Amino acid sequence: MIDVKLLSENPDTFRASQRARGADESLIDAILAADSARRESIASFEALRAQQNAFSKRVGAAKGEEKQALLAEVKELSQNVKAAQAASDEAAAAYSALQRSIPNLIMDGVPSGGEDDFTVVKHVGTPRDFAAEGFEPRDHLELGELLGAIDMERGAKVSGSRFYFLKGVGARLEIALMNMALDLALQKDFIPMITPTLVRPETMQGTGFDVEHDDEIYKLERDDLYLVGTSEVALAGYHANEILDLSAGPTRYAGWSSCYRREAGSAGKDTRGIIRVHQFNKLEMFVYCSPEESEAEHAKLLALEEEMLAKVELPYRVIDTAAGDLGMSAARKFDCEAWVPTQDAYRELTSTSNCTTFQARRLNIRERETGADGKPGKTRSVATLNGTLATTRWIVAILEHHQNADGTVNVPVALRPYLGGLEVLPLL
RNA sequence: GGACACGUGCCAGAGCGGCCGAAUGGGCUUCACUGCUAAUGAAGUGUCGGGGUUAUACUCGACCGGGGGUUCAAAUCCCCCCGUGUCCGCCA
Repeated sequence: MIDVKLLSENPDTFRASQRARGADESLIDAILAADSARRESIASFEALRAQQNAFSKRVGAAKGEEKQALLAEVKELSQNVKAAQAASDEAAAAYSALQRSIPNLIMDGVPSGGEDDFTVVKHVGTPRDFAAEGFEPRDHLELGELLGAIDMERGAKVSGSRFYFLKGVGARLEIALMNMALDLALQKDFIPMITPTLVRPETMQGTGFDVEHDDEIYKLERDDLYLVGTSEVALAGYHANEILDLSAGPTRYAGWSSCYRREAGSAGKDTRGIIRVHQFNKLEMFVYCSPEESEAEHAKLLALEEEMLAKVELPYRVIDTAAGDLGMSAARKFDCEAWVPTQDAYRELTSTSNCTTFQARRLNIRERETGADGKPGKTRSVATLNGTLATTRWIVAILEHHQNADGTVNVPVALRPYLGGLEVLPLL
């Protein structure tokens, strides 16, 4: 959630942010009003409570008739306190609901608008010219079947549409990819984690997902648990309600988990192959750091993603996502999109978000400031960031981009050690 | 799935319905003492929110796993939930 103190000091900045996102600007004035209503009701409740506390002390000390008299007097006061408390609770709830409904303040430079209004930061590498090479590229599913790597039909038989089996070199390729990503993360001092994939509603909500309305999320009704769409959720919840010591620098995790998405709104889109599926694996980076460090960390996460893309030798572009496409928690988001030959399009392989203090506020994750005297000072919210290091979807781009005319696929050099030295994925 | 027990501050651990934001011990910080370390002595040591201040100070309220309830008054009594432990059952 957003920092209302900051908002009350710079309401216009927040209005502009809302506008850029295509979100409701009137929420800004609504929350300012709710805040002052809340303060007022708290003040009157606490004044009454203080009176009651003073009375209670006297009741405890008194005896006999005096006590009876005091009791009679304080009884009415007690009713007033209850009413004032109820009013104050209500005002606080209204305020909190508003606070939770306002998305993160976007950063300077984030383009305004929706999904298509991103700006391209750069292009790296060149898409292969298959026409010049003299053959028509096969799509990843056709290749996957030729290699015995992907089995969609049986996926559907066992689990339904958008489920699949990775088999043989397909399974090995995914494990290789994940391991290569993990090694890169380890090299950069990320702490490896294998995370829960079922989480409680609080964890889901804390991370910025709306469990009530988001129909991307799988819910286990019977157990009141949710399947995560990314290990970001578990990694954000990991330090909930804690005060971290970040004095030695950011804490960085690399979470490996399966991810689950309902893809409810995407009927008919990407129905072929494993581009858009209900379940996939992902190696996710997650960072806790001080707010001042967040932009530099964001750049580092992006650089690591690019390092991975370089390792698998894919041409890609980096985009700065537009405000309306950021999601609730992010203040800025960069996606790396790889060239997918048979789609003649760039498709998202990684996504890294700077959530500044937004998630941390919801999850109550703080750090201890160092005072001017060098002693421990006050607490404040930390910043959180996340970014993709590898996912199942990478297989799509790797197969298609590195394919040969006969349907075999060259293994990127950096990936070979993870496939036992295999240089070419052979036909089945 | 069933039964019982437990959940208190950085840790351990006491706590009678009012005198409990909470004993005691340890840790940590500061000071004193000591040639250094150790030992010893003294003081301090939570979070959130309201008011107040340029900022402190100060002041008020809340917090003893979470949420409700009883009561003038709840760490203390009652209910629900969550977690932990032990035993039984069941399953991999």
